[in-house]
Amino acid sequence: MSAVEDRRAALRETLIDAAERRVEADGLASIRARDLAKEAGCSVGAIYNIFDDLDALILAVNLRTFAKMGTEIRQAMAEAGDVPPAQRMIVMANAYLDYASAHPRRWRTLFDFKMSTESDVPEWYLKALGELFELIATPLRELFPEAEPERIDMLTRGLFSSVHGIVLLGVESRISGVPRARLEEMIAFIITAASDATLN
Amino acid sequence: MSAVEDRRAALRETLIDAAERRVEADGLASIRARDLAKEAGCSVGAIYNIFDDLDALILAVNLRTFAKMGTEIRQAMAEAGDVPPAQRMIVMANAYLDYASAHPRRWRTLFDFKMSTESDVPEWYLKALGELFELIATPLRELFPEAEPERIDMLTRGLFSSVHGIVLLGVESRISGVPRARLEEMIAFIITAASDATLN
DNA sequence: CCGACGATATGAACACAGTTCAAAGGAGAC
DNA sequence: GTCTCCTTTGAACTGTGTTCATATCGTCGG
Repeated sequence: MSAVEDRRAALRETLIDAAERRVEADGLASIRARDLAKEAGCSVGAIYNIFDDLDALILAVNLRTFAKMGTEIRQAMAEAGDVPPAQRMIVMANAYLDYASAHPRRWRTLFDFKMSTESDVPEWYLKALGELFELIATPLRELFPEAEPERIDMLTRGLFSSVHGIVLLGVESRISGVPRARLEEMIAFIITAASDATLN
Repeated sequence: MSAVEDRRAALRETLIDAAERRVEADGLASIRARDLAKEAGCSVGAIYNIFDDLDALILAVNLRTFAKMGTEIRQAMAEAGDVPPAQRMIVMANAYLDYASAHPRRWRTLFDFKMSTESDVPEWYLKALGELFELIATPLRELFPEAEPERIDMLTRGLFSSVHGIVLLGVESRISGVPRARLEEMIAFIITAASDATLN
């Protein structure tokens, strides 16, 4: 733990903080090496001493976003207390919607970010997504105790994707004006419909 | 219809053709003014005589994509013949999935394109989306003849968003390996569940 | 304390985008 | 033929991310 490492670790945090603020305020496009360096009080080159490139920095911001979103979702579920599985999924989905509409630019950045070479999706990204999926799989297993794991996985991804799609539509087109209540209705409808379905 | 106008119209087509080929082959990022000019056999400046900026050109490509996708979806529905409404929606959704997986980069470009100033979403964009929605609303009205228009609208957007989300997940993560059959299963499940649901 | 050397940080310079605009080119009128 | 006005051109400008020769710093032997 040399002084050098400390300094670098501190700068690393400072840079992520600055990038986070910028993403929150103005979105991914406002991340510029020179501005970031100025805001963090370092040289442009310093950024590249710490991160391979700006994408790596954005990935770091996204990691934080994932963590915060996960925390909020878990908290919402905890607050909801002991409710039936379908209801629990609705609470989760609404928490997801809440996060996305409270931090639209941050949330967009999660997905805007181009997985440049499609092969090298960082494994922590998949891990974070996996944890999110597990939150959905649990109530699904309660709802469909007979279903084999593959089936549960399919349902999990399908429901996540569906809710994600609805949130996407909602966040994109704040202007096109789908009111918040409608989005919650859609979510509740889809989840309820899925929960009430009989597996073939 | 002067010679100038003819020339410009021809170049316009040539440019959109070139951009289309590039999007199809390498995605949005491969649209570069200089390359495009070379491919179309014109100067860089000429592009700006015809389009306000490259975004306008990409929008023109997207318009074509919308049209082609619409055609394929309608065709799939025509081929399916006279089937019950839920089945019709499944055919439609699968045609959507087909298009997206056959032309992933083109399809991505539809959504990657940043509506720069979020207010000025071109009205034809909304119109094209509206037509797509109408295709969904029709079977929904058959399924739920009692539902008021607002309700139908909500269901339409919700289902479209859900299917879109599933397709998005599928196309994004060709690598993460959700097999095609699974995606079709998810789609069928969601649509069937929604169709069988009772509106509160 | 000094000096020297390897590690580290710096920011000017580079590569490469989109976009502009002064200048060249060309079509038509007389 | 030449004058005028519109069109077209591509070098130049702006603004990115990224690099790398150079300067600076920290450490340690003398």
